[in-house]
Amino acid sequence: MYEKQSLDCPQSGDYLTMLSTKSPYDPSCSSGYTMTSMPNMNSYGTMSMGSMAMSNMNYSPPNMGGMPPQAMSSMGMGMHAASMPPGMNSMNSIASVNGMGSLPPMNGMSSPMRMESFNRAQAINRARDKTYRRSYTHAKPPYSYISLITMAIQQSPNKMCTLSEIYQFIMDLFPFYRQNQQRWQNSIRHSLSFNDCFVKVPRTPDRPGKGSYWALHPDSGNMFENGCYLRRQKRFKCVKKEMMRQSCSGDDDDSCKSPDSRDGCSPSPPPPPPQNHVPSGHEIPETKPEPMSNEHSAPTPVQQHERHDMTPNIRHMQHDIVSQGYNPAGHLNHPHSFNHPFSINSLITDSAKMDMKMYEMQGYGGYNPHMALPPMSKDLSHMPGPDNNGYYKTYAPHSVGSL
DNA sequence: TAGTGTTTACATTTAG
DNA sequence: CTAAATGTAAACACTA
Repeated sequence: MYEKQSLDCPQSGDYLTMLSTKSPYDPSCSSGYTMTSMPNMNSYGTMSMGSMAMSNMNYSPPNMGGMPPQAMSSMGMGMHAASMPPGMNSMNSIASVNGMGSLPPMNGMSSPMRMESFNRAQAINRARDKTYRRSYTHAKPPYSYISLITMAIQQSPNKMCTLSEIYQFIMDLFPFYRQNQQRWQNSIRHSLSFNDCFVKVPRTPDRPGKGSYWALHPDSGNMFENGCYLRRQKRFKCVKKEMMRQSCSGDDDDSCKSPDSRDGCSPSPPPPPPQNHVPSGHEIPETKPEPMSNEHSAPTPVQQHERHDMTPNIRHMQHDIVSQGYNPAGHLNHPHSFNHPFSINSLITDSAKMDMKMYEMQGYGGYNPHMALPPMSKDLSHMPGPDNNGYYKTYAPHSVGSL
């Protein structure tokens, strides 16, 4: 029993207002919206704008209402709303720049101090938002569930989340998902199970609780290298598992139930030859992917003591995730996850940087979307952008400009 | 018992 | 147009 229309076709606004094409999700909803018809640009569409601004103009006016469409496009507003530009890599920037009324629970957001500034920022944003963006905050984000899950995982210090943390992250970030929870949460669970790019990391006895942790498969780094966070060009598949699935269809063989979750897995390109065995389906032994230069994260129990109970294979798995999946700087090492501005690699890298910056910014007493970035945030030249390398214009034809 | 995880089926949307 | 990716629903099993 769901009110289908209200979920599928939010009348209040649309993220894809800058698109001249159909909404990838709800064409019936978005096709009528154009840049010019929008009273302001405070839909989620500003996400791209805001973050691009952050990475290229050092300033991102949250209210683009007065800005003529031409100006927008000249600034890169032709970009697909679903394409997360480098600055966008910070989940913070999504929430705050767009004034969605809340900031995501970054890095666990567990300390009282953090919560305090979080709430303060929330309150400030809410008050500010009232005036001009109310009607656009509850539109469906243009991100696929896979993207949302990826975001949630990436924003966590340990690069893994429980299911409920993923739920919470999404709801904090996108008000749209505060409703019809049963529906989309089912989809989230389905996505987690169905997609090989997500791996289950069992809890350790010292971290009891319900459900496992979910992490990104180390080789899934280039899932979105086409720049389109809305839809991957190719699903990340563990071919070994795929083969298992095929060969085991209608087969009760136990070996079929323990596919390798790491080896033999590959995104689009052909996979490397299988190497090791690993417990089960999605499951990998709990590991501690190197947190990305993140001083906020306290060492976990897993970090604190060696896991001597691991089999060599399991150890290899953990080594894979930690040192192969992520380099010491916390960046994906995957050969495909080069520094494309829209790659997951970028997402991870810059997200971490931005996380920290945003926290520092919140030290001002809450993030003010109207203020210029603080000095330390201004040097974003390391972030790729249209002005830096022309990426947006020449790359990711599926996501940028061409849509 | 509620939350979590898996799986199947089918619809919709998009890329090639 | 087709295949693939994605979204949704639902049934079922498992577990804290």
